[in-house]
Amino acid sequence: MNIRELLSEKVRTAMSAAGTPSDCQPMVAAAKKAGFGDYQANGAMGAAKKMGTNPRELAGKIVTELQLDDIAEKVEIAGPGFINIHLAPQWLAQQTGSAERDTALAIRPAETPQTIVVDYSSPNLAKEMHVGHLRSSIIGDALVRILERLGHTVVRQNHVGDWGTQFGMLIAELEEQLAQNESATMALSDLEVFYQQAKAHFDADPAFADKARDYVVKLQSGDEQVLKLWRQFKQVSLEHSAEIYQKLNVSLTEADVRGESFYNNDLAPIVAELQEQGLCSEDQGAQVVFLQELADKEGNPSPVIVQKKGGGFLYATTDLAALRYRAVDLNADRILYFIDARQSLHMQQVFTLARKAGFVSEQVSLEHHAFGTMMGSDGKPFKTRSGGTVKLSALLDEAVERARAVITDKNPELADADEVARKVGIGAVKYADLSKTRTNDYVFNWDTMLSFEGNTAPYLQYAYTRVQSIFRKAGVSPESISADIIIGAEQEKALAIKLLQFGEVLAQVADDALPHVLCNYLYDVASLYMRFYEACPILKSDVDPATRDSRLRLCHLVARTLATGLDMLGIEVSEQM
RNA sequence: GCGCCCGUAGCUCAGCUGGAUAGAGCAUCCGCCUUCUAAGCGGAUGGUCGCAGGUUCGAGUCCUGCCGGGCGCGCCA
Repeated sequence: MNIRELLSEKVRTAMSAAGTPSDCQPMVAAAKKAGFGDYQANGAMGAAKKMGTNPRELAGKIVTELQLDDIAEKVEIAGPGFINIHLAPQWLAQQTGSAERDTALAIRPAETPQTIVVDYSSPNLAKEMHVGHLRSSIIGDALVRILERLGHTVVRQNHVGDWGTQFGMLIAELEEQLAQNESATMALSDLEVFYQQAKAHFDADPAFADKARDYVVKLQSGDEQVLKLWRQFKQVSLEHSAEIYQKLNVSLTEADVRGESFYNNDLAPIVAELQEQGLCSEDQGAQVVFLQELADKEGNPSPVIVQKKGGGFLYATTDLAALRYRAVDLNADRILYFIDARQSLHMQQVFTLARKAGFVSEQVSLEHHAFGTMMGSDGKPFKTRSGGTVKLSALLDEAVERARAVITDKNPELADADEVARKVGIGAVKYADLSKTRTNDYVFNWDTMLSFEGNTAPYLQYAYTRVQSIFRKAGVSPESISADIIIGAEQEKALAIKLLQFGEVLAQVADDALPHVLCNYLYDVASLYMRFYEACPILKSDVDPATRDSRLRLCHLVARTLATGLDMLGIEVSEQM
């Protein structure tokens, strides 16, 4: 069900019949304001301009041709030529009724299912995950869930940092600690501490530093002994990540890991191909591509180094290899990157070069969905009081603790308080991030996200429990109700229309990769439900059975919409809180 | 210097392909619980949409310039 598309088709047909040029759009959108109907078509004004006729008269013609049958109860022309459509309650009742019975909530799957590769999270395995990885992980995961729900084949790619010079030092340190009868898991129980130990060791002991450098070379030349240590390190670090993902309810697993090392054997061939195609040339000893496509005003091309003067490769090379793997081997139609906005130029270079070199065909959509920095309340990048990076694990623990405190305060009798606190705390952190426009920097604030008021996860979770509470009280299962839905009160109508927009919202979120649009939608659903809840009694003794059953079915659709929507954001609900 | 992003109510933020009187939440103030969870609902206050031009029936939205903030710009990733 997609009201907007349905009406667009109807209006488009009417416009053709009224003689508008074929390139004129019906411009159908949900009404901006109460009093302007439920949906409005603004295409008449643009069309009239092209035709050189009076917009109001044209709107009148379109309306005469418009055949909405039982969809609308009233269509009126307002202002310079707005066509306001008032949907018919009976039609809404019928539509919500079938949505409520539909296991897919009347969400139509994508017309052409695609293979979509999503690159997200991608932490550096040398260190513990910190708040810098939060946004990529949760925004990427939300999109992955949404795209899958719409019927696309989604391939998750966790491009972890598991290669590079720092690993020589880390492996050398690991070897020494293993020699002292430490197990790898033990030695690496705190990656942050381990990294500092290795660094201190490196700085203080020249012999160790030499060994570290030697290990980098051995690692790159495939020395089995060193590789074994590297694998051990990588394994323990991945287990740390897996723990975080589980805590965060992020759907990445070890099967989704394609780290930098995965592309090692592709790097030299990539550079060779660029050379063969005459795309790169030697400059100050390095292999450099100059992209005229990204030149500045003066015509200076944008340089991309694909191989250092010592022969080593850089992340641009690795990203090119990954891009080719995703386009060719994974056969992607779309490749999405959820990476910090600071990488914008780099991503643009890599995309441009990959196409130019023919690693990725024109049909494949390459999308860098950038996001801003997470800021503290002081407006500066989020740090600990002492100025260090905040470990993700600690942040999530604090979220759960804070949620636990609020729950204990509000509802001391609650069973499963620990479980609820976990869902609320984690949900609050994720939602606070997801609900803001991705591209902007975002201010992290415990009080706002856990205030349980306004556009927050707890408000939505609470709305869900309120619905569930009704069913507990009523003692009926939603599936057993057979009565028709009746749309009478204005609160019922507003709620019904909103519920029917779920599909169109999801389609937009999938196209633009903007999860905050889904958040705003769910908040609207919850708000409209709260109003409905206040205005429309359900289980009160003076409510007749038909009305009661109708409202119960609406409640059920609300609950499923909220639960499904939140699930797509990676946020869990509870039956009580 | 060049490039990208941002500037909307006291605060945090929406505002979709240009559309009607720019919307929420928080905070402040006023109402509403013997009746389905008041973690709620209703109402009020609060705006030169950074500034100045331009495009047009119409600009928060598009174009240009400026001011202010963030980030990036050949051998880290």
